[in-house]
Amino acid sequence: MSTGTGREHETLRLAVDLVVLTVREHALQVLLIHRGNQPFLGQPALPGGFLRRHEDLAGAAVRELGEETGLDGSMLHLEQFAAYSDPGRDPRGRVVSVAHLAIMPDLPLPIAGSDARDAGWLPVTRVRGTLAFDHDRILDDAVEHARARLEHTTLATAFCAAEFTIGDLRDVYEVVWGVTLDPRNFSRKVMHTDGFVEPTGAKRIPAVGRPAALYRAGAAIVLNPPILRSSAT
Amino acid sequence: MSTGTGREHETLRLAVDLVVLTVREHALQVLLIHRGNQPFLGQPALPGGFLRRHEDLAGAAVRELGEETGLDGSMLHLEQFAAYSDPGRDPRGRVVSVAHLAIMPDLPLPIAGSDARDAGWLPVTRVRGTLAFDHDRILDDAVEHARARLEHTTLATAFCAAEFTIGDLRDVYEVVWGVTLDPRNFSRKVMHTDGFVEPTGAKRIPAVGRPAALYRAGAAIVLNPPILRSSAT
DNA sequence: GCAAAAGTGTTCTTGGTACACCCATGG
DNA sequence: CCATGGGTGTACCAAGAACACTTTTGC
Repeated sequence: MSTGTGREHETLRLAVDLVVLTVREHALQVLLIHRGNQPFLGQPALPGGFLRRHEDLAGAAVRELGEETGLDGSMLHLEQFAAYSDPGRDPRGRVVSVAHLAIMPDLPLPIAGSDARDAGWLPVTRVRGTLAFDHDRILDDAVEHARARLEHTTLATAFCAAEFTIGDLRDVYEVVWGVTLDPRNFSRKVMHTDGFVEPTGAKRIPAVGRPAALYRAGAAIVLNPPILRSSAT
Repeated sequence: MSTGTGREHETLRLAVDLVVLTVREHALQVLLIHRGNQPFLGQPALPGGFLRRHEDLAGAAVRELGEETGLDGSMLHLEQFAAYSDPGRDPRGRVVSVAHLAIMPDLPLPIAGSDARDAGWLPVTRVRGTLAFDHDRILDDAVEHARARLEHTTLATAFCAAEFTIGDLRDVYEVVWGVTLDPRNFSRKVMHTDGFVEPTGAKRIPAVGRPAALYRAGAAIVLNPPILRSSAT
């Protein structure tokens, strides 16, 4: 961190890109905008934008999410997972982007800001190969990152509403991993992991079937023991 | 990635910082330089520097490593693990840094370049709290990242020379995790994991004791099954 | 009572741990 | 033949997988 060479780097701009994931209609879906400018006019792209002078990366991510989609980013799970720095990745000039993974429960999109009109959810399996810039690659990396995180952290609760059933949580694992899990063994695994979920005492009565106990996210962040993907049936 | 606001971001500079780790003298050691300029003059710091116009992050990391320490970065394991963007992290102005973890075998430092004179290895346990900028935090994050990587990837082989014994590999785990492992169970775990190591056929004759078979790194990158830290005695 | 989903108990299997034991070398 | 570290066999134990079975509701 000593030898900067003046004009060598002044034209570089730093961006954040957001991969906002949720589970909707039993599918893993990603929040995309449609580009209103060249390049890639009209193509779907990840929300994102440039870092401002007094902002850190997380701040920029939350701000851009609000501006482009109308979502309140202060409540969602947000973590950076990679930086993309290929000099040719943006035809407008040199842009390095720090990509962030954001996880949300399935909430209606508040069609608020002007930019937000073109924001919407799409299943990740349907958008592969269609995104602007290098966003296909970023999306792939994000999904793999999320899959790995489910094994070792309580990230799955970030996909759920404030109160959820063990079945809801299992759906998250099944949809994100693309597997089916044994409901009975999954139940026990979750409830025997300290701090993963805590009971609220309430129950949810479904249209048909036995009511399920409701839980909220526990205090734990890392799962010990982990819930490994090889546990799949 | 749409709303840049002109002068809002022109003064931002993008840096790479390197946390180069090795196992030396049965301790986890980090490669540090001594700063030759203000701020933090004379204090130890991580090697690093600013991204240039036609360079990607990995390229900048390798170049800076060569300039500041004389090491050939083309051979070592290199991966980015976090970006640091606190607006106040560098007193000289706005600098966002993408931190990289680099892993090397225990090789002599080629005291080559002019800047390299002050580069040297220090045990990570001895430098906590002494580094310039936010490099203490970056070092902590890097070490934790490396510890986690040992569980799930073949990163440990990057700490070893081209040919190594199972005992060498076990030393890496013991030193990085700060535990002791059962040599016999460790042996089996490594050799039953496809692609972790492959035998060279040669043996290393120690000063005393039975000769150990030599291995080189295998083709695998992810460990299946993982070698979990809870496996410690 | 029947369908559907939640949740429990139990067996089987697998992978980890501990450790007795044998192997190969130099002194 | 002893010290030292490399490596195998095996008994034990805990966690996961598979699955029969019970519970709780709406219709």
